[in-house]
Amino acid sequence: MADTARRRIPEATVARLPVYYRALLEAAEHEVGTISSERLAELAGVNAAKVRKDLSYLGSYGTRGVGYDVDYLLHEISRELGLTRDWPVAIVGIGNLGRALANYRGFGARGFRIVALLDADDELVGKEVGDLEIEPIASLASVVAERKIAIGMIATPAPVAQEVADLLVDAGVRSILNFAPAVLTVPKSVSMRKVDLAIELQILSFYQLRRGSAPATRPAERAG
Amino acid sequence: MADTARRRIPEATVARLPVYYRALLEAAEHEVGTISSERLAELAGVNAAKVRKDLSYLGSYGTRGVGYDVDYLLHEISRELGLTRDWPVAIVGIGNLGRALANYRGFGARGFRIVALLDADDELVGKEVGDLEIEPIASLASVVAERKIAIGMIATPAPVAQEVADLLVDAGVRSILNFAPAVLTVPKSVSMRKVDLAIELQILSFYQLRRGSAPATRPAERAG
DNA sequence: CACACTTTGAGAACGCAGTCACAAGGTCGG
DNA sequence: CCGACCTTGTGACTGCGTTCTCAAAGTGTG
Repeated sequence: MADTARRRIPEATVARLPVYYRALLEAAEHEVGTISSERLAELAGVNAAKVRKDLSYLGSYGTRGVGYDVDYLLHEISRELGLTRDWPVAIVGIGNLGRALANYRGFGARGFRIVALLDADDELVGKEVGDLEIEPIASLASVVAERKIAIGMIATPAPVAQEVADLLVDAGVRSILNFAPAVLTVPKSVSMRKVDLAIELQILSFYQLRRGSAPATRPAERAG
Repeated sequence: MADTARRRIPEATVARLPVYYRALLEAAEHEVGTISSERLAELAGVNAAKVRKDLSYLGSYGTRGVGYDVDYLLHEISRELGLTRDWPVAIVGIGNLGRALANYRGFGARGFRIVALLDADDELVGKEVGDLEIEPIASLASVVAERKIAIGMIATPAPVAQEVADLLVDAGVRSILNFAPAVLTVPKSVSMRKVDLAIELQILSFYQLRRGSAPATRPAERAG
C-alpha cells in the first residue's frame, strides 16, 4: 500500500481521473461493490491497461482476482482531485455564455459553487441571474478576498480577456478557466485551461475534409 | 514547394493551426506583410521551434531571412482547415447551454453556420431562438439531409446524449461536438470532440491542491 | 561581389504517454 | 489445503511530440 511515497501523477492521467470518477458514480448507483479495470475502461471509453496504469499512480487500491472497491476508489479519486473541498467560483463576463454558465447545473454539485458574477457593463450590474446579483468589475479584488474565490471563469469578449485575467491574478486567483477566444498569458504559478468553441469546430472541419485518414475520437486531453 | 506529396499532419499540429490562424488574423489587421516564427509564437503562446515545425508540415511557405507572408499563410491554413467552405451546423438540446451556443457570435463567422435547432421537449418546439425555430427531434434525419448538415453539437442532458449521438450518426453526420457530461461511443468513421466543464474544473482543482508541483498552462490539446 | 546578418527547415536526441505481456497475488470450489 | 482461475500491478517496448541545434538560403550594405 503506497501512501506517502506516491509517484508524481502524469498530466494525461490527471485529465482522465474525472472521467473515471463519473463512471464510478454511475457504477455505484446502478450496481455493486467492486469493478474490474476492464468494466471501468468500458464505462470510461478507454482501454483496460490504461485504467490500471492510471490507478496505480494513486496507489495499490485494487485486489488481484477481484477488482477495485467502487466506494473506496471513489473516495480516493475525489480526495486526489480535491472534490472533498469547497471551491468558490467567480464568473467574469455575464453575456450569453456567462449567463448559461451561471445557470448550468452540470458541475456535479460536488464542490464547485458559483458565488460571484461580475461584468463591466453598468446596465447589467445589479441585475439578478439565478440567485446571484451581478457586481461591477471594480469590486473583483474585494469579492475574491471575502468569498475566498479559488477559480475564475472568463466569459468576456476576446479583446478584454487578458485584462480580466490580469485582474484575477492580481486578486489572488490561481486557477482560471478561459472561454474567450484569445491566447492568455499568466504567471507560471497560475493554472489556466481553455475551452474554445471555434478551435474545436475548426479541428472537426480539418478531419471532415479528410475522411479516411481521420483518427478516431480524440484521446483525453492534457492537463494544465 | 511541396504540393501533393505532403506529409501527414500530426494531431497536435492540427490542434494548433486554429490558434495560428487567429494570431495571423490579428497580425494582418494591425500590422504588416510578413511575420517571423518568433513573433507568431509569441502571439500564439507557444515556442518558435514548434511554430516552424508545425508550419513545415504544410509545406515550405516561409522565406529564410524574412519570415512568413501573413496573407499567404492565412490562405494556406484556412484551406488546410477547410475554412474556405461552408459548414452547416445543427444543435441538439436547446436548454441553457444550447441557447447560449445558438446565440454565440464567436465562431469567427467564417464557415460555421448554425442552421438547425432541435429538442425533444414539445414545449420548446416551435419557439424561436435568434432567427431559427426549434424543431422536433423526429425531424432530425430529414433536416440533416436537406440542409446538408456536417457537424452536430450535442447540448442535451447526459442521460440522452448517447441516444442523440446515435441519431446524428444514423442521419449521416460525421463530426460531433459533445457538451454533455457523458462518455459517448461513435463509429471510427465519425470524428468526435468533447467540451466538458466539470472535467476542466476538476483538473484545475487537482493542481490547485498541489501548488508548487503544478505544471504551467496546458499545451494545446489533441485532435480527433 | 563579398561579407555580415537574419530566419527558416529539418535531422537528431529526448521525454512522455500508450500498449503489451506476464509474474505476483488473491479468490474459490472441491 | 490444493489447484484452477481471475485480475491487478508493473517492467519493457514502441511511437508521438517537443526541443535543440545548425546548415541552408535568403536579405542588405559597402
